[in-house]
Amino acid sequence: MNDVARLAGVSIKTVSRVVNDEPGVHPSTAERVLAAIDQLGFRRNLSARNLRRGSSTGTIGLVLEDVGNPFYSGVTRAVEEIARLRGRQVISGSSDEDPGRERELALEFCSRRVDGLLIVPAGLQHSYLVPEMRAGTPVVFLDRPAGDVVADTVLVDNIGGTVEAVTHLAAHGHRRIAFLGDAPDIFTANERLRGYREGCVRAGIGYHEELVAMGPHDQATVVTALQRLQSMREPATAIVAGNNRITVHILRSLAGVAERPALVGFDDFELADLLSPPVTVIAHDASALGKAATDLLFARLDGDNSPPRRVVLPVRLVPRGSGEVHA
Amino acid sequence: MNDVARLAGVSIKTVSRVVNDEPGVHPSTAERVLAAIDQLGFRRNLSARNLRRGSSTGTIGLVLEDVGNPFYSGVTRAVEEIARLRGRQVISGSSDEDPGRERELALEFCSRRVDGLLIVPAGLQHSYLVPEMRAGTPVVFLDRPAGDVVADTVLVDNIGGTVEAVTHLAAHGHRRIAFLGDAPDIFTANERLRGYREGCVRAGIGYHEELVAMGPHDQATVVTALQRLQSMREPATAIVAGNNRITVHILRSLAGVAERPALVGFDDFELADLLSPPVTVIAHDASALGKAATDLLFARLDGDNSPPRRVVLPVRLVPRGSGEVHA
DNA sequence: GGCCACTATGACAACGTTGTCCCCGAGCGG
DNA sequence: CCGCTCGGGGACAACGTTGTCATAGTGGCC
Repeated sequence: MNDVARLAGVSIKTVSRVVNDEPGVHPSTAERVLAAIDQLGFRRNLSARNLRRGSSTGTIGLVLEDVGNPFYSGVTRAVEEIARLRGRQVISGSSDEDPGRERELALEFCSRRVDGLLIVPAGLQHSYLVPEMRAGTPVVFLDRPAGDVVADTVLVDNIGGTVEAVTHLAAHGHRRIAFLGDAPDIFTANERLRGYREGCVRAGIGYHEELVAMGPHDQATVVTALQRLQSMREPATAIVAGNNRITVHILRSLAGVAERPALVGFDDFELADLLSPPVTVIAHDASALGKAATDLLFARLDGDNSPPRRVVLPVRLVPRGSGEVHA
Repeated sequence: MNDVARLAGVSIKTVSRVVNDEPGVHPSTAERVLAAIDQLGFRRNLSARNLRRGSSTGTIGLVLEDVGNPFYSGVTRAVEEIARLRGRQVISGSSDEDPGRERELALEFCSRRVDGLLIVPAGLQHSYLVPEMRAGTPVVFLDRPAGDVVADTVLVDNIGGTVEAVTHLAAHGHRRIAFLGDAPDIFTANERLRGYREGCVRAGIGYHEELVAMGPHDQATVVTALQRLQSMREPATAIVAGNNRITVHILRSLAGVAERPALVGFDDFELADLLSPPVTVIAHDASALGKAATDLLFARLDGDNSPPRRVVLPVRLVPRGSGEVHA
């Protein structure tokens, strides 16, 4: 800006005025300044501007588990969309389910003075955010609740969803329904397990621990679990899968198998309808989740300081065939 | 920092020294400062720091077409990974194939003084980046080349891939091979069309314009195109799909159809192997693309100022069944 | 002609840091 | 006792902006 001012033969304040479309600059002066800007390829330094103005940095921090996972990339897309409408940029990072990494990312974003934080919690301790929140940075947790702070949270109806999955399978005659879930220290995994259990009880088929295999799961552990479930005295005839990745592992394990157990997966995924049989899922909308959380964040930025809210988004069972097969 | 200094009864410079682990602070003083930092929940303002030091902002800008697309979210993940190893944060945005939006995002990132830019070009004009590049911001284009500037570029072998697809289909006896591609003003779509044409010529089956349907495509236009291709005097017996979305549209259109044309899709996608028949694809690695581009960017940041490079990543045909069927 | 209103512009401080330079006092050798 | 060194710490400027205030010139009106 200094260089521009020198080249145009004006003070830097005048350049600032031109750059900010402030009134009170003579057209001919403005033209000279614009020419200088063009010639030098000047671009205003936003950091300096925000520093001086003490105003928003125009950024939102997004900490999620893995952008590579279609579910989270859907969330990211929705967040970006809303942020864009509100003139913000999104800085994001993947925690890979590591609480330390989550914390590192969140605090890094705070150091960058993001206007707000959206966090898919990896851990259960979030008191490290208390100073930031007290300092006025709104934080919204999504997909999972915070561990030890009270804050806005947007969840999906994990329990309702798995209850519905089990109910659906039981209605089609299944009595031996298994559950393959993620590591039980992950909130959603645990909730879904609870829903599974409640569904079993409600359906009158009882809860049998032997039918449960919690993760973390990869292709190999899923194969092992399926073998175990099928070699029992009373084999499982149906499976509820705890998330999209586990569903895919199961599908891959069952490829080419003639007698397939019925299957209902938590999380919808692309092409589920084109498999044979098409996969019945508990669907919930990644972009709805992202949108709800971002809307909530912006409400806070707009001055809403009502008590923290907990929003639970509905899920719905999409019957496609795999949950209706008989073993 | 001012507050911390006051509370600890020292000057702000001493606080700065403590925060930066600089030597020359008495342990007992440091302790007092740390206590004050803790009590106030102080967090150093990175913008101010970077402004003062005139150093890197520790950020990388990433402009892509749509984070929601699994291909690009794979790219994003890879970029994030490398950036993390080099201590950078990623700011990203989706252009939705709109050149204006691409430009807006890129320039916004420049205003934020990103250390470097990774761009999946939406348009063909990138001279707007010349001042930035001249000012020292390295820019790497990925997936598609820049329109009118010379810059580092990482591409995949679009032509080789479609040549191989056509060759593969022809080797299985197909003579009427169609091509459904994206809008021809998109570089990759055009290149793939060229590869298709060359493949046809090489296979000795000739290039017939009637067998080509360029986009933009959605489910409806794909259905129409397929109807046209199949109601010809000599119907198409095989199809090459120009990208993952078109492949999915085709699969959805063909669902339940008994006599399916053979199909080879450009871009691999999850579950392609589990469909029936499994989908033969031209595979290339999103994360390899992201990694190559980011590595190149960091090489520039490390001072490499050799002439701009163009890297072309190989693709490979993954035969799975759908490209081998006979009509 | 004197005064006022108004336009166009500039000087300067400040945002939150950090780099440079300087100062004070203690310890030590001569 | 003097001078020197060295450890600890502070004052101040500067990064690139913008907000506040001041100022010079210009034209109009009584």
